[in-house]
Amino acid sequence: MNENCREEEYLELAELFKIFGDGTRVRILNALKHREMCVCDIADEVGMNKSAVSHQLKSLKMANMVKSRRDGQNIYYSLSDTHVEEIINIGLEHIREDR
Amino acid sequence: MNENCREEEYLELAELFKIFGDGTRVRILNALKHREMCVCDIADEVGMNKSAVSHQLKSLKMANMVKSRRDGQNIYYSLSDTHVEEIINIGLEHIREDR
DNA sequence: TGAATAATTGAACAGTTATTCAACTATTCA
DNA sequence: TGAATAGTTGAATAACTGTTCAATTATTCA
Repeated sequence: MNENCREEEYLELAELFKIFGDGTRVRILNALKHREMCVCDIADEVGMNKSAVSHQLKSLKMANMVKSRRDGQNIYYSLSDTHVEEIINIGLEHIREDR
Repeated sequence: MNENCREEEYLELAELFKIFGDGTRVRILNALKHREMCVCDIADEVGMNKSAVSHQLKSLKMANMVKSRRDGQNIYYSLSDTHVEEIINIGLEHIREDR
């Protein structure tokens, strides 16, 4: 897994990382590491209104990073695969090392 | 390495990933995977002028992702640690899996 | 010294993006 | 049915970001 990107993958890769490049989204993803959560709970945890969170969840879903299921009035979000956690954890290693 | 972020780390983490969230920067990092390169060569490889590349290298350096050494008129850049490659490679796995 | 090459810098512009607000849809339950 | 709760949507705004251009610094070498 040490090869170069194919030419058309650069932009895709950048699009992927762009998603992680926002404090609100990182906090949402981090909150979802341990349990699925509905929009209200996420909004409480990250301290933003439901609309802002919903917009960001839409980005995260289009990027295949979260999945959702409806249960009555609530829509529960969770991480869609393990890469999301891996990427965040390696990022944490990187910034913690530079101290 | 499965813990949550400490509160003040969210923004740092987002700042880190923001760096990867640009096609030009990803291409630069990818080019540097295999060898150190001077600004001119990088500019040729990514098809941009030296100024644009220099601006991006500055961001990459401030984010501790590349290091540089001068040799005469040339300044050679290389990756500063292995996390950079790891992050890119996991990103590639993620996007290749979704096909 | 002075011309040539390599790289950096700062300002300006255009394009992108996150948040807010108000309006809307969907579901529950009395 | 209708009120209440949960979530989404689109438009508008403000802030941010990448690239270009022109000017500048640093180094080499004749």
